[in-house]
Amino acid sequence: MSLTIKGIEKKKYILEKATSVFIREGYTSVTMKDIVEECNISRGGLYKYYSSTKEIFEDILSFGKENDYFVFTKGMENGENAIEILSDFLQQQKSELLNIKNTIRRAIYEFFLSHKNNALNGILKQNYTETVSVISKTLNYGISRNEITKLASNDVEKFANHIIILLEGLSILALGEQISSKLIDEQLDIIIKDLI
Amino acid sequence: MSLTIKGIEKKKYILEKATSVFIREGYTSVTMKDIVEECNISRGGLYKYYSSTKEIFEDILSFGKENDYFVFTKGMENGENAIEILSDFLQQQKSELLNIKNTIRRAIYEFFLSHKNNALNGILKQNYTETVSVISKTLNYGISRNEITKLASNDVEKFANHIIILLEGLSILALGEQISSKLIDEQLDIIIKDLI
Amino acid sequence: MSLTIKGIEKKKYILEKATSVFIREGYTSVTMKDIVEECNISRGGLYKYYSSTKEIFEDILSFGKENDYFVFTKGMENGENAIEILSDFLQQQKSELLNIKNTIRRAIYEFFLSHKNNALNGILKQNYTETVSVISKTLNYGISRNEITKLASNDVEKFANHIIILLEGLSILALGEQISSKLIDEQLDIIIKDLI
Amino acid sequence: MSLTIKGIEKKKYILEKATSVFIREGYTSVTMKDIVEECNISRGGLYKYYSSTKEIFEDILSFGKENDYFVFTKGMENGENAIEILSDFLQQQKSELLNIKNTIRRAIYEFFLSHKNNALNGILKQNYTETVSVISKTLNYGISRNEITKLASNDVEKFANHIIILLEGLSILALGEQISSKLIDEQLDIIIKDLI
DNA sequence: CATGAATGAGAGTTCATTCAT
DNA sequence: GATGAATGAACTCTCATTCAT
Repeated sequence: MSLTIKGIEKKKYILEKATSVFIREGYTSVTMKDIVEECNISRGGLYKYYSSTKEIFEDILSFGKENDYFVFTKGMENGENAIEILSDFLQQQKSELLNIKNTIRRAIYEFFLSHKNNALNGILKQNYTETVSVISKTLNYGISRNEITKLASNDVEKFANHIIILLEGLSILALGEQISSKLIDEQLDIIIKDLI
Repeated sequence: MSLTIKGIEKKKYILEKATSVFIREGYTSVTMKDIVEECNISRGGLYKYYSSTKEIFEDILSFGKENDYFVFTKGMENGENAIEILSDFLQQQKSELLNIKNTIRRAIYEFFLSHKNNALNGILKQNYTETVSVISKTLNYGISRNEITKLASNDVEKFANHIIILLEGLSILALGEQISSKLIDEQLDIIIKDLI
Repeated sequence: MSLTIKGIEKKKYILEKATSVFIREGYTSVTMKDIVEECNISRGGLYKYYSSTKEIFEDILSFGKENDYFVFTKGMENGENAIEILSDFLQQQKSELLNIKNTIRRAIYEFFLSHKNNALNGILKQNYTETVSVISKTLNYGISRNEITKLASNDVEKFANHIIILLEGLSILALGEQISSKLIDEQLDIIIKDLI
Repeated sequence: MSLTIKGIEKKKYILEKATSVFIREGYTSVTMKDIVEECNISRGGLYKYYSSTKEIFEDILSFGKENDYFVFTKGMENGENAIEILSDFLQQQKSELLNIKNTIRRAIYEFFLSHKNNALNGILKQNYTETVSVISKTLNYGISRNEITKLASNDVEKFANHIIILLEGLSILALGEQISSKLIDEQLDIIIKDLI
């Protein structure tokens, strides 16, 4: 099925509406009916474009890869201090953690857990790899500028992983409402202190 | 409903069978029918004991609080080296991570994500708090014995949290099959190197 | 849910079919399945319009308030004899009593008895009040025309109640197959003889 | 199955408990489970004696034929005034009507309506016939003593029926909470005034 | 293309009834 | 006899999915 321009716009519209459903309800409990109702279109109308919530969700994920890396690339281009760049990134992550209820994060975890052999794993893995890569670059950038002193070149990738894994853990805590601004700060501090 | 001894054993039996279903299928997709079939009992028979998968799962969780802390308490009682105690604990966690497909872990995350205002949160939070507490004790124990040198007394609890949050993050990775023995080793190493 | 014209007709169709089920089976023993089968539609199809037999029955009742009072109003407009008007009404009631097996009457009683605090009580009470009112009017009409001689103006409403209560009692007897044409005639006679 | 004395007492016990369930819940919605629970016996234990609520209810009805006629027989034996005897009976009926919520009356109507071809019809019909008979006797007694003046001997049975049918109608009203002490008095008055 | 009525599969739940202990 | 666990039939209800208009 190749889509007309109108069709593409309708898809976008559906994804937008569906996103707000997923944010509100998570992934598993959402039905096609829920999305039909949120979109105010007909059942048949929705099925024209998507035939399951899974399909919709995968589309949301693949479109949703907005650039979180801007802070890094821009920072390095502008010759900013590496620690500052990282701190900015971590602050951005902190904001997200504190606001996690209003993001699609919970739905993503649900999706990811409920599909063992999932195609999306691809998307998430790729996302993970890219993040490791850009953090690694920034760490190397910091090392080369002598702003990061406590990290050996050999350990850069391990540490990039470390950062992301910690953030992943913090997300889980945040989703369980077991998190405070203070706790986040403390944990991010430990990261920074391992660098300088 | 107060149960006879036989009733209690039947409940145990149901929980056992249900556990294997949850390990195999996760949480959300499991139906009462699935459990009935695994148990080889009648629909009504199951409903005598449990009236939803949620109830069953909560019972599994509350019974399942096995003592993971033995390694700590035993180690400290025996006057072992703190770093060794922690390493043992982390090795134990590593085994679990590598074997995560055969544990109820995935189901727990699904459960936890799909019940926003859940009673179980209690169980998980308590579990979390206890783990922080026992790790903190061990860290203090190590500091007092000069086996842990790079950690200030003030930072003990933060670091205990750090360890658990990292393990949480590793679990998520493990569930996404994005983890290798090597990656785990590297991450646990970072933890240990922050101590000595 | 606002219905299309087609939807309204379908509702009518369902009510018709359901009515015949209720006439045949009474109220309490009727299931949604019974109605689905009578209608020759799918389960889901029925649930689109009604979600319980109670709802269906209430709709039947509220639609079913046909005008039994025509005999009175028409009679008075035409200046007929009051006793004749009443006799006509009572004959009409007699016919219904003798044919009660083929009416929804039994189901109504069942419904009414099985819902202690029911909304429908409203419908039945209103119906009762209206009937008292129209009979009272007719009695007054008869008194004013000197056709009814043995009833004081003060007692008009009491006697209107009397008539209806007697008819109610006759219905119960009729439902128990304890009634004959003769018995009805005798009882209605007693009513008439109290008037002239 | 012939019962031991113990068995007979157990049956009585079950009937007592079941009666209170039927008073509370009506007939149709009562399950064997309800009765088992009220009796605090085992399911099997109940089935030993009764195999359906219908059976239990029929037994309650046949045992329950207490003598409502005492007021008549005693009155006539004592040579009391016929009108007074009738008034006493009607007052007794009035009390029952006002207290109908705490009687098994509602359940009886439900039972009677839900079993088209019922064996119990026998019981109810017999009850009806007996009541007609005893009221007729009293009316005749009153006529012979010149206490009842407005009733021809020929009409005695018709009028006895009239009384019972009216009371039946009042019961229905009472079950619908559409009845007041005043309304009952007015209706019973009409009866009495037809006699003197 | 869009609509929404219609379908039917399948999950949940309750009880009458049986039967081993 | 008494018990209550176990069974399974029957019902309710919800959606994914289709299809005539």
